[in-house]
Amino acid sequence: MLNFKKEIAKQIANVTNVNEKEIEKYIEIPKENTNGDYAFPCFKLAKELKKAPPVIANDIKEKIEIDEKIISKIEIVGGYINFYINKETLSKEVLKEFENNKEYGKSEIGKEKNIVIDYSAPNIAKPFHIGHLRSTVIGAALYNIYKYLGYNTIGINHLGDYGTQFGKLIEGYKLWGKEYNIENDPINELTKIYIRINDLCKEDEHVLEQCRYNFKLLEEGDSYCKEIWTKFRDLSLKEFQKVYDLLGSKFDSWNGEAFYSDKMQEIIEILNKTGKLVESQGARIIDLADKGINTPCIIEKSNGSTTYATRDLAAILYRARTYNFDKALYVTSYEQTLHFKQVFEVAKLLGLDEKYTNGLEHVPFGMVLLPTGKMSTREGNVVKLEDLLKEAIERAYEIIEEKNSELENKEEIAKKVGIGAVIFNDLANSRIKDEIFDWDTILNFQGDTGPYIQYTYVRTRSILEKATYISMIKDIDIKLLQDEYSLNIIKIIYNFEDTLIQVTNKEEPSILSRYLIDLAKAFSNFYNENKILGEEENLQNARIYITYMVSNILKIGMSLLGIQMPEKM
RNA sequence: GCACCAGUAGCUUAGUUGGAUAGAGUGUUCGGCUACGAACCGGAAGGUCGGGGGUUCGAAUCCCUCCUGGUGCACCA
Repeated sequence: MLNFKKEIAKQIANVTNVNEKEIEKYIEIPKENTNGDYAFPCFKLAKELKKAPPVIANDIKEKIEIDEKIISKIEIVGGYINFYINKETLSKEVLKEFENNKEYGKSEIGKEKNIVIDYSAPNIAKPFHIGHLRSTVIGAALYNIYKYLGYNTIGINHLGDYGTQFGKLIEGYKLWGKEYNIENDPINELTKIYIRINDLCKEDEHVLEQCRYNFKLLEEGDSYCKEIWTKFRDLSLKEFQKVYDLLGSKFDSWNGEAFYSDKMQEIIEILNKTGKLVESQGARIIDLADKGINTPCIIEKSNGSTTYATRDLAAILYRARTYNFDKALYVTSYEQTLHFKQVFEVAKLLGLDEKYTNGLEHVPFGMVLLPTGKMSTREGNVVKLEDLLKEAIERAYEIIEEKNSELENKEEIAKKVGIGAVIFNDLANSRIKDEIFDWDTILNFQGDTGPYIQYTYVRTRSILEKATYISMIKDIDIKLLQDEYSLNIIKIIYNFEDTLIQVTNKEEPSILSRYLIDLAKAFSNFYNENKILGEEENLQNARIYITYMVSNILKIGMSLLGIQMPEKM
């Protein structure tokens, strides 16, 4: 598609002898469209050219030779040059691109690049609660968007299926296993054991030591420990799958921490050879003080067992070899920022190509807090994700009953709307912000929400169904799409691919969420101000086409966020 | 104590690389369904961008400092 910004930059570069790329960086999109579509602030050139900004602006305007088909008007306001793009050209470009490309915005810019995304990663034998939702949906959205841009994307569910917590569970199970009906309600019962053993550990240091020892036995392949571990893991995965089915989550790999149990020896050997692995207080550590990190990274505990960090290092080595990644993203809460700083620093000692160590990136997100504070499995105050999703579906169902009780497949639609609301809510704000959990906020279906976008989509579908046809663009009179509302939509559609690229530049799916809200809002305005069906034929054809484009892009965009669209609601 | 993150309207928040009059949603309030779905649309009120300094032609954005909240800081993950 024609890139207006680049065209303008090229022209300005020609008449100022300033680098085109630099000019392009300065060009901005004015907030008010009364100031044009693109603006170039001349202040930055003032020093270099030793002239007042308005003088520079005038010079550029005089000298510039730009095709009227691209820029229809140039105005000078203060030190700004405001460019008004040719709207007919814009409309033509967008419609043409749309007609040629069924999957609008899809690209190949990521061709032959491999992206590993590590996300979701719930802990075995612990409830899958609302705190795990963010990693799951942010990771999935990034996965989908990278893939749409042509990257080869690998989604990994790095299950928390190893570590001292298992030593604790094994100890608890040994002590009181018979008192609990684990087969029946595995996670809840195991959680009870986990809470109880934790309390005991706090009271009695010897019990904690025994738990750590159990984990060591597990690592060494003790058959009793391994048998219990396998059992707990299988039961947990079955439970998790219920939530993944509701959310529609899929992963390319389920290799959790335990998968790396036989791959850590190599890490320790490599680190040994660097001479940086030193003993301290009985454990073996890498000191990172010279890297500005005051906490050392523990590679091996004093009893000889490994840590989370060792397993992450083994995972880096394995993923570099297996997937040859250009980028490896870790979608976890910001509580783990220090951990990844340490691990990424130690990873530089593994002798890997810089391509890999430079590609490591932590994508942190804010925490989900209850009004009373932090959730804690140990304290037993968590909201389970399955409960939230079920409640969302139920509320959506009630609203459908109230507004549209004749609808077919009400359960299926309630599922799409309810879950769509929950996912969208989590993807709508900057990921770094904390979120205070509130049923009414998450399950609100009005305003800037998932259901608002779904509702807008349903209206487009309804119109298209009634229209029964869509014209070819050669039969559409572009001049009929030059009103404020149509142009607003076309401008937003023009920016779709750019929006997706911004998402990947910042690892920030909320940019797409907000884009879709803008598009839905623009369509609602258009819809409210214009009659679409029953207009004079040419006008109707043109407006149906706008509706058709909006309909498609809303659906594509939402599916990239991992949200399904109902055709009716 | 040290480090990192956050602080924008009553509430939830957007704001590109420093750029023109700081945008939304929600709540409050007023209005709009015999044109295609009112889970919608329009209007009003609501702001010392945490405080103070600085850099700059220009600061919500960059620097310094203070305040508030959160998170992390050796054998949890």
